[in-house]
This record gives sequence, structure tokens and C-alpha cells, in this order.
Amino acid sequence: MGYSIGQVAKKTGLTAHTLRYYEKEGLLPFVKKSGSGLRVFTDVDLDWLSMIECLKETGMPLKGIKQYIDWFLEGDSTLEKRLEMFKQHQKNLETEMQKLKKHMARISYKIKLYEKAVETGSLEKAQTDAEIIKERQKIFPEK
Amino acid sequence: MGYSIGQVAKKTGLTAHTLRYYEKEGLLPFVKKSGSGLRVFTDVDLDWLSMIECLKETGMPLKGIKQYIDWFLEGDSTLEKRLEMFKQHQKNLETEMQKLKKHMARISYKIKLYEKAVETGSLEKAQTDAEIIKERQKIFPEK
DNA sequence: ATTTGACTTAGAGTTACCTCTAGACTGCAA
DNA sequence: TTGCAGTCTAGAGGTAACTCTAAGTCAAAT
Repeated sequence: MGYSIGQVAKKTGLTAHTLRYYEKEGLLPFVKKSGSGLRVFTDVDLDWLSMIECLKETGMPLKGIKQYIDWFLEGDSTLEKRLEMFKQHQKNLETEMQKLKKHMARISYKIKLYEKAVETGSLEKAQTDAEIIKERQKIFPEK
Repeated sequence: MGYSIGQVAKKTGLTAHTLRYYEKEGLLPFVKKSGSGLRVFTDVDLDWLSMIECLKETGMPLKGIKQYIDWFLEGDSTLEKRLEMFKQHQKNLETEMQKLKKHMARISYKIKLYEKAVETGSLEKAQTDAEIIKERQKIFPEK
């Protein structure tokens, strides 16, 4: 019914160092200490870590995550702020995804190009290949 | 038919500082200098910058990008390596996108939750709402 | 001819996010 | 009870990717 820092490190893939660092930065406000000073993590803390991971991996800086946690701790008076934060984050994320998709198309094109190049032994030859040029035009319609 | 560092900065959204930094790091091996030592960028350099942007925004560190450029400069003997690099990068990217999608679903859920919470003035009330619980189960089927 | 603004270099400083060290303490197993 | 892995704190160190400073050069406009 409680986890040591090492157990949580294994569960989350973070290091114990990082968990202490997160706590120091105010990202884990619910972690308790045992009588002898050892951290005792609960499932609530694991839920928070999972939310932190979600926000971090979608590009929110630790400061932003901390802001959210601080608002959470302030209680229901900050509900609008938190909603607004999530909405903004979602918007950023959608923009980001659009960009990623374009970049992926470009990388797929590069793979086709380099497959052709490896086949013929020459990048230049591949670049003048009719199929490749057609492919390229899909990704760079302006050119 | 050549661009100054300031013109390229405007075109790309990077600062002149950053462009010099990229050059120092070996990311812009084709940029020439005028007689008086000013950098002269060409369209080829803009193409490279655009590729650098693509790789950087898809999470490749500058070192990885430099490796690619170094291989490019070595010529056709590194075609396989470059193909392999792009394939690996594509794989990473696909994994990343899957993760992002999951995170986005979670953020959408949070928005619904907080919309409900703002409506009722209480996060706790919102969390016990039947619709919200159903929504939550879509994202956390295990719970 | 002078001013204005962009450009040059080398190198120091910044921010975010860890990552590690040292030296001490804890808790369980043999 | 001895040993050893795990944990503690405070604080230093590291890395990536910029970002800026200083001190000076260059070039177009007035």
C-alpha cells in the first residue's frame, strides 16, 4: 500500500534521481515521508506521474506542469484556468501533429529516394528518376 | 542570387545567431563567404535548412543531423547508412505518433472533465458524473 | 564623409532537464 | 551483527540548443 522510490522508478521508467528532482520542483505534492524520512509513494502519486508523463511527452515544460499542479492545489477556484490550459495545450498539440505529418511524408519520400539510390548506387541517378520526381511533387507541390 | 544571414533569418524564422551556430556545428557546409567575409546563402542552403527543420522538429538531435550531413558529404558510399538512418527515424516517429495520439485522447478527456467541472463548479462532482466516467473508460480501459 | 545598421569572430552565459557525488542513514537477510 | 542494497540531503556537474556580448568591420544611404 505504499511504494519506495526505487519501486516507483522501476514502474515509471524514471530514475530515483529524477523522482526526487520532480518532487523538489513541486511536481509531486502528495508524496509522504516515513518516520525515518523515506519517501512513500501511493497510487495517487502514480496517477500524477502518469499525468506528468502525458503532459511532458506532449511538449509541456515542467514549469507548465507545475503551474497546473499549483492550480489543482488551489482548488475549484482555478477550474477555468485549468480548462483553458488544457484547451490551449490541445490546440498546440494539433498544430504540432499537422507539422509532424508533413515531416513524415517528407521522410517517407527520402526513404523512397534512398532505396532507389541504393539500388542504382547513385543518389544523383535516383533523383532524376521519373517515379521519384512524381513522388517528390506530392510533397512539394509548389516546386 | 545570394542571401545575407539576415535575409535567411527572416525567411526561416531562425535568428542570425542560430544560423551561425548551425554553421559552426557543421550543419551548413555549403555556405560561402563573400570577399569581405560575409556569409552568402544560396537556395541550396535554404533546402538544407528546410531538411534540418524537418529532422529537428521530428526529434532528431543536431548531432544526428550532422551525422547525416557528414555522410552526405562522403558521397554515395554512405547511401545505405543514410537509408538506414531515415528508416530508423521513421520508425521512432511512428512510435512517437502513437504515443501522442494516446496522450491527446487523455487531454480531450480532461477537457470534457473540466468543462463539466466548470459547469457545476466542482471537480469532484464532475468526476462522479456518469457520462464522464464512461468517457474515462474509453481512455483507461484497464481501470 | 559620416552615420546607421547589418555583419564578423571568439567565447561566455542561459535554460531546461536532468544526472551524479559524497557522506550519512535505513532496513532486511544470513 | 554484519553486510549490503536502498535511501537520504545538498549541491555540483552535464548536455543540448541556443543566446548573447564585446569589440570590431563593412556597406548603403544621406
